[in-house]
Amino acid sequence: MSVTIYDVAREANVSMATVSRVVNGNQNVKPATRKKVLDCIERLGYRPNAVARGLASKKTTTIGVIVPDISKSYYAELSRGIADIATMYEYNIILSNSDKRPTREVELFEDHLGKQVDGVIFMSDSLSDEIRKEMATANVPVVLAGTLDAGTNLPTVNIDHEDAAYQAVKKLIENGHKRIAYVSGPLSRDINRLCKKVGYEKALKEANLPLIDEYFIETNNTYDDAYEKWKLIRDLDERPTGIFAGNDEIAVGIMNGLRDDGLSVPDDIEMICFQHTLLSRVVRPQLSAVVVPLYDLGAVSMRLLTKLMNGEEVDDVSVILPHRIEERQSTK
Amino acid sequence: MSVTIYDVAREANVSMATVSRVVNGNQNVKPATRKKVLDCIERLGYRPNAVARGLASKKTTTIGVIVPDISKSYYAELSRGIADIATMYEYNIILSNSDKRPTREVELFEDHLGKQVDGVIFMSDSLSDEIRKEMATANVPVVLAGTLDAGTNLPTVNIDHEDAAYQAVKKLIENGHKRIAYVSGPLSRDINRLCKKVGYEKALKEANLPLIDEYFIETNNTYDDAYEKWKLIRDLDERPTGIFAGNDEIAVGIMNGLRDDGLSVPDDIEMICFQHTLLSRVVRPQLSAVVVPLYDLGAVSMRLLTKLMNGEEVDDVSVILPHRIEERQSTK
DNA sequence: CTGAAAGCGCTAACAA
DNA sequence: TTGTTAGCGCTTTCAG
Repeated sequence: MSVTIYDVAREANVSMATVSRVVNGNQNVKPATRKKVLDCIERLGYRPNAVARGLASKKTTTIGVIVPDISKSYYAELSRGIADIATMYEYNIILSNSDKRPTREVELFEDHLGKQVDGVIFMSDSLSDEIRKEMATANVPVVLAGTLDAGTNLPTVNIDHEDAAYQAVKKLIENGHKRIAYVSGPLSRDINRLCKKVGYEKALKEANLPLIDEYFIETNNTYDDAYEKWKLIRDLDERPTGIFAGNDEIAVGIMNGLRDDGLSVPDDIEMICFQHTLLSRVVRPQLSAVVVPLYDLGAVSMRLLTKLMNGEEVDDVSVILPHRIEERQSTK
Repeated sequence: MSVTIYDVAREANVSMATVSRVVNGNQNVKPATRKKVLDCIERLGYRPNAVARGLASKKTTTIGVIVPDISKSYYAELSRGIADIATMYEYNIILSNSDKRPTREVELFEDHLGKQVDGVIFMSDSLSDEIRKEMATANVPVVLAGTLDAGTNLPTVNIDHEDAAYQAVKKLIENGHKRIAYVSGPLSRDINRLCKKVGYEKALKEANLPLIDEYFIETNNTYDDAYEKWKLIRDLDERPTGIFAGNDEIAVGIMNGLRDDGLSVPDDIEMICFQHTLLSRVVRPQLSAVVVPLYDLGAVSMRLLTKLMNGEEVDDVSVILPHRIEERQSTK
């Protein structure tokens, strides 16, 4: 079949142990021997079998990444950050989509463990008790990326979503708005319920503005749903004059609805949102937004995971990345 | 350490072969024995080691996916199609980004082979001789997804880009346009150079319209570049009245440039493009476009790969998926 | 600096 | 229906 370490050993007149040493860069090999072995490797086209290596060494240099849906640019961007750092540390990635279904998440997690991954990066809206238990009993490190750990004390990389939301809404308040709506993603996502919404409310309270139920709109995070939900706002007796949107796809849905009703941004209504995609910059008017460093979220998660996998001491397993607000055309 | 097939065998008072049989659903096991074994597996929390299994069986139920950049929604969507079918057939995916760099592509390909993947799905702009050679000598099947195989005869899944471009341009011609520009992605991408451009030219020729050099604009596929390149069109003595764009991101760049110069779509200029993302539907005016079935491209590629991996007879290894044009607001 | 040998956890003949 | 026994290709002591 294909050439093994044994073939190389025979060809080079050394033991397989020696071949193994040169392949693994072990220094205890006489240069002349090394060269001879290297030549044979080249000549025979030997390529180490990572599966055999994994079995013998109990390390696969592969990590698992469990993501809700890679086709969403939010996760795609984050995954790219993970992948680049993984490459840097010579890890491969097994990538699986969970669609946020708890049973599927558990299945995938166990599946990845079965494949003997050296670590896992996990993303989801919310952690079920089952997946928590899995993670707690797993024999490899797990890092949550852009995923709230409301409960246990798992390694996590995130931004301060509450503060970001607070700052965004505050911006609207500073611009003189008294009636500010929040068009949110699903509250089933911990970050929406426990962070962004709280930040929104905090900003209003601080400015002595009332919390109005009708000004809180939940969407399923899609453009189409947001476009429809705009009508709820439009039909209000006292329409808000500022809108804070959970992300840019929602914001564009709202903005298009609004425009199709003859209103304009920012003249009639000012908007600000979280930026997850290119959309914010590409639509007109361009959206003022909290820029979420998705790539970095992924990259830092992976970096953290490498430390954990190496058994390095990590001072703080919960890292918060900075965010910033970029003002564009949807606010004045 | 963790529990092995051997522990289960001992606990259940059977041989490891029997445990292996029940784990693998082999029917040659007495129901009573099966139950006993299953109980022990449950009780001990046994989880088969896929690495050991892979070494023994020479199958890893893992495939490699090499993609230029997963953060691009084009590839993310395609990958999701691959992933869903992979899940259906119980394969895992090792996903790597090549950034289209030929040396990197070769490295990744070899790396994946080293990990003993059972097959590879490959995406790129163009196939270098080196990667062709790798693929030809690989001992596992390879499928090209959305990637032109200009040369060899590798299994491929694609749409007919030439026809799609032809139809799109024809639409513009039918709407009465005589001066039609094509804003393309990089010509280093085979599909752009060998298919779309050819389709564009064919439509013009057929209508006896001249091929004008200035009406062909190459971009690097980004919004920003397209936005800049608009100026080239704007400054033409005889400005085109119809624009065919290589994808929606390019189209939006052009359209924003155009609008910032006080022109309007479709009144001053009609546009049509290839749709790769949500963008086409979300911008105003919505873009008329060739809808590219990215998800299906991925799904069908994976399905084809499963057949190849199973050694099934495949009548045609080059499959062409249908496309359709969706007319929206950027054409009349 | 090099080699021999014992696994890693499982599959797959082959026997029984 | 079940058990025995070779490996799969490599890493890793342990000797020398």
